[in-house]
Amino acid sequence: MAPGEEGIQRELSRGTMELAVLALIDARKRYGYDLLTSLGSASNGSIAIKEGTLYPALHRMEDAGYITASWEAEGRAAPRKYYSITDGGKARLEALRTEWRRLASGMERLLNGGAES
Amino acid sequence: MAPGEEGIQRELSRGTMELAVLALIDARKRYGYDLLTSLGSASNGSIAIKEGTLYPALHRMEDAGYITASWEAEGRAAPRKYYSITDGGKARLEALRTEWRRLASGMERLLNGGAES
DNA sequence: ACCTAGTACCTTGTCTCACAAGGTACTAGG
DNA sequence: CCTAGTACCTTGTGAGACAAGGTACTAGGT
Repeated sequence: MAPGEEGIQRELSRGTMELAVLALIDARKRYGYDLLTSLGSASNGSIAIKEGTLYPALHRMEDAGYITASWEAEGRAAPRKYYSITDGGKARLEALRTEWRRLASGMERLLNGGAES
Repeated sequence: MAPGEEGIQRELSRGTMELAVLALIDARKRYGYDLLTSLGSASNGSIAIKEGTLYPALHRMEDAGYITASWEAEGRAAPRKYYSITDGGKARLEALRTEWRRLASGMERLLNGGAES
């Protein structure tokens, strides 16, 4: 990446992580590593989260009561920590989704020169 | 605001500020206080920036060479500090705009259950 | 038997930044 | 004269994104 522009992806996707994660977990329970790879592909590569960002974020959301965790073992592999959405998480998801759509339409309006007032 | 939800607006609009500001300054030169009020109305209230956030951000963008400042006095009022976009700023704006559209379409896909893969 | 790559979880330290809260100075209106 | 509005700014605090590291297991290659 060209110097001085490394931050584009980073800055823009800030704040969208919680919404994206909740949306994915809402569809079905997920484990951390799954989210890590799913986020990239499901969002067309536009949301790329690093491990050191995701795991603490999941713990924060768990503390906030938006998701719950449970260890589950399949076969002989090491158990995975699955996260499921709670009722509080569903409410949070709805609020974030609404706020996102408002922001997206607002930004689009602004980018199309809606600044004349 | 309900406790535990104060952060919605704050987190989502993170990273969108630079794009919004550049887009507004691209249309015509602006001064800080103008941006402060214009951002809210031009974006349907979805992008609300505080003074303590905007002024340092403008200085950062100036240091990065995206905008230039000049004091201009009209009448007897105190002079205003007008910001204009530079060539570097136009390039940055284009990059951010493209990245934003990619993020927006990626998020929309994800919110519409595009997570099945 | 060894080594590497992949899966899967985690933490610590650093640095950036959004905001609250304060400050300055001028103008206009009551 | 006092308040509200315009217009610029700073410092301090706290949150959080990421780099870099760690642990532990499995599977495949040589």
